[in-house]
Amino acid sequence: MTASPAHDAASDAPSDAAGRVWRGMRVLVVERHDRRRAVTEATGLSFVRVKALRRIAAGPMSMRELAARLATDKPYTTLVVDDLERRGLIERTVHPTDRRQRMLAATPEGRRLARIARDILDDPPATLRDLPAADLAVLDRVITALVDADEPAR
Amino acid sequence: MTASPAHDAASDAPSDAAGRVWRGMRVLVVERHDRRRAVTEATGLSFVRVKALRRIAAGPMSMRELAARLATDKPYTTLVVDDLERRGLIERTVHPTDRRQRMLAATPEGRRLARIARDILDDPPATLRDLPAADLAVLDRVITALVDADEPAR
DNA sequence: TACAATCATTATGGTTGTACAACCATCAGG
DNA sequence: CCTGATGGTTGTACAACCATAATGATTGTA
Repeated sequence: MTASPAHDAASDAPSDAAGRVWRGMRVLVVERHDRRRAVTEATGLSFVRVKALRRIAAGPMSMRELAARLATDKPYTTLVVDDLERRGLIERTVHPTDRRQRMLAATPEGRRLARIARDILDDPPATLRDLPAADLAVLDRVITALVDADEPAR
Repeated sequence: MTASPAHDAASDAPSDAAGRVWRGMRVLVVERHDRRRAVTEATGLSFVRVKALRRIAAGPMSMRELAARLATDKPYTTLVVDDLERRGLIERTVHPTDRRQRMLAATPEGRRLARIARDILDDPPATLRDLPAADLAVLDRVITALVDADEPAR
């Protein structure tokens, strides 16, 4: 799996900047600004359903692909998709060339809810927005590079 | 709640660096490097239990305080703590001066598991560790400031 | 055409997370 | 001592999550 974290932080380095940065990012994202509750309230959907909907709204895909992206198994994906379809947020159509596959696509209403979720999740904290322009520029460059660097396993 | 995210990103600014940074951080933390599965497998505990255990291992506290930190209600906290105690990972003792309160403290084995979880969660991705020292230094300074800035509601 | 492989669904069951109401024990103040 | 407030627990109920096994439909291929 990951590198070699088996040793105590104290013995790691005189000053482990990477560790501090990572811990800080995690604290900000998953502790201070966990918006899951807000999103489920705003959309009336459980959070996995929101994740599924956002994936589908980002572009049509098959059940198989959605299951992979949600890191769940097929049967549970079927369950989630059933619910989204029942609510009129997505549509299932058969794949044009392979009739085993179902292509999933968001309806206008589905896209609307996905947008609501996105607005809540992607809204940067005020403290971040208020950063000096120079700092923000560096963050922008470095984080963007990071995201590009460790590609989604594809 | 949060600020005013009601408008479309397009109408927001010619170049919304803060938004890009925040999205990037979220992608890294909750999509590319979500270690929850790894942690539950390594510890044999569900993720809330791990969160509870880590809180307690960080320093003794009452049920009330733990419930607040986990953002759950008292009854569920009791359930979680019961389980951790049954597994010998924590101990309940009565508060020295207020016998209504139970003070929660981690056992050596509990601290061991908490350490395992921490090592997995706090291990920075290789791409971050491999950043140029100058970039890393800036990130370190800015992120640390950010964490200090938007204080935990206390 | 038969056969293995793939995509999805159905059926089923278990665990986990969450909320609410009612309760007991203890404390602090009059 | 009462009495109200606080800290925890019990009991109950339900929704959400996730896995496993079995089935049906379709594909491509030997």
